[in-house]
Amino acid sequence: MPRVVDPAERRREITGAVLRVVRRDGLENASVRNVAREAGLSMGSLRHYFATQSELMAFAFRSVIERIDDRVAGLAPEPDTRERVERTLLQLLPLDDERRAENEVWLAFTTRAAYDRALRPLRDEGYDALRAACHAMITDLSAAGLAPADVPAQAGRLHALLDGLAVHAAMRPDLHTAESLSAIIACHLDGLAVECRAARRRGGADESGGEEPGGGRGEPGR
Amino acid sequence: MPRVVDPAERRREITGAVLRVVRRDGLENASVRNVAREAGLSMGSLRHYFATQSELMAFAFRSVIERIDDRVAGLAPEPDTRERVERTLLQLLPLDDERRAENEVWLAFTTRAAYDRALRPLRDEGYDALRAACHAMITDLSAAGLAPADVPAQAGRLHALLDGLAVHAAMRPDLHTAESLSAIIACHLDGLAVECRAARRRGGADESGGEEPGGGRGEPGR
DNA sequence: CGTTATATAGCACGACTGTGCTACAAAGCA
DNA sequence: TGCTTTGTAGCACAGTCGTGCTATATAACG
Repeated sequence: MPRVVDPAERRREITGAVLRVVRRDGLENASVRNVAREAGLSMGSLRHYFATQSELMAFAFRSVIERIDDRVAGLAPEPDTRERVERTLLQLLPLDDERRAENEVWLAFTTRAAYDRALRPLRDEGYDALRAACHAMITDLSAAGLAPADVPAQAGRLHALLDGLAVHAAMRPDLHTAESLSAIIACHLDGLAVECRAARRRGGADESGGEEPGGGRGEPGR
Repeated sequence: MPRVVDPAERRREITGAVLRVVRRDGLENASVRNVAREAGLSMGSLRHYFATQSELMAFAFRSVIERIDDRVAGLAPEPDTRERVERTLLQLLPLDDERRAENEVWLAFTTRAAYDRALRPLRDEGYDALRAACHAMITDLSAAGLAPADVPAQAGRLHALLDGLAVHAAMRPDLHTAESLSAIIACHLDGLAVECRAARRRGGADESGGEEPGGGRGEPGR
């Protein structure tokens, strides 16, 4: 038939339909039929692009992960460590409608991956990527004297905080505004800086150098 | 027929079957038929106790919430603030198999509540209860000089950390042992205490009294 | 032109779903 | 004793599901 649009473009359209259905009706209602209807395609046509349902779902899940990756990678360079980390973290939080949608879909897929083996590698990939990002951010902060030196533990803490905020934002979008989410992130970063300074003052066994040794701005624990 | 067992007991048995199926096959496979088979009952018999599926699910969800409440309420009294809070938090984390099961089921129900209105009041109830518990714990810590005075923000932070850890434990039970989860909780509590001491030292505007004014034990940020 | 690959459409099958309904056995009560 | 309530069982209906399959129309290529 008419190669009127690029097949990859069609796949992206279909993926968009998947995400809309998942958001509106839940993952369990994202049947091949419902997705085809949402995309304005026949069932047979959809199955031309995705032979099976799990293929369709895996592709949609991957596209969400990639979109998040792209957004973080696309951040403007920022020399100030604290500012760079904070912006990165905010980019990972569901602060606007687009990210809220991604976040809900991520949660749905993540939950299903608990018993759907086909989704598990993807889920683990996303988890590992975020874990690594948290590790890198804590490393940077620690080097700048803005976080304690026990990097793995602090990375785990930050990672859990991040995903917890994401879950809460999905559960109660009314209670979790962009402002309240950002405030908690800022509070956590302030807290890490204070912990680090305190550790250096007393033990002094903290080997962290210091690009801005005295200077997390803002009141600690605001 | 034979009133051989208490009807309430039967309902609890059926609830147990629901939880087993949800854990093993996911919430979307917890059909009336599957639950009946798991419970060793006929479909019609099950429907004698739960007229509709959503009634069954709501009951099962509620039972999970109540079990968590009971466990926290059943904690032995503990005069030391820090110890008491830490024990409470550990009680809320999926550290053993029973709590892991509850946690997975909680996650499944919570996710479904995003588009299933019947589950939403229950989900909100659970959320609010945990939120209130976090608020109370931070209040206690703050009064004891073991947490900063900005209670609402710190409560939100702790709440998110808690749910984030729960999600992570459900996603990657292998990576999140009871030890690693406990360590992160301890790390967070240590951090809060350090933040509080630092705030009092510099600003001094911290009105917190002090049941053990100098004394969070353990190294900060272990 | 004809041939082939691509894209769209839609039907059919078997499986599974929730629930309405009837049938029947046993217990409680008259 | 008989009658009513309660518990158990299972069938039937209408609906949805994923997917195998065929049919057809257009674009690309010979």
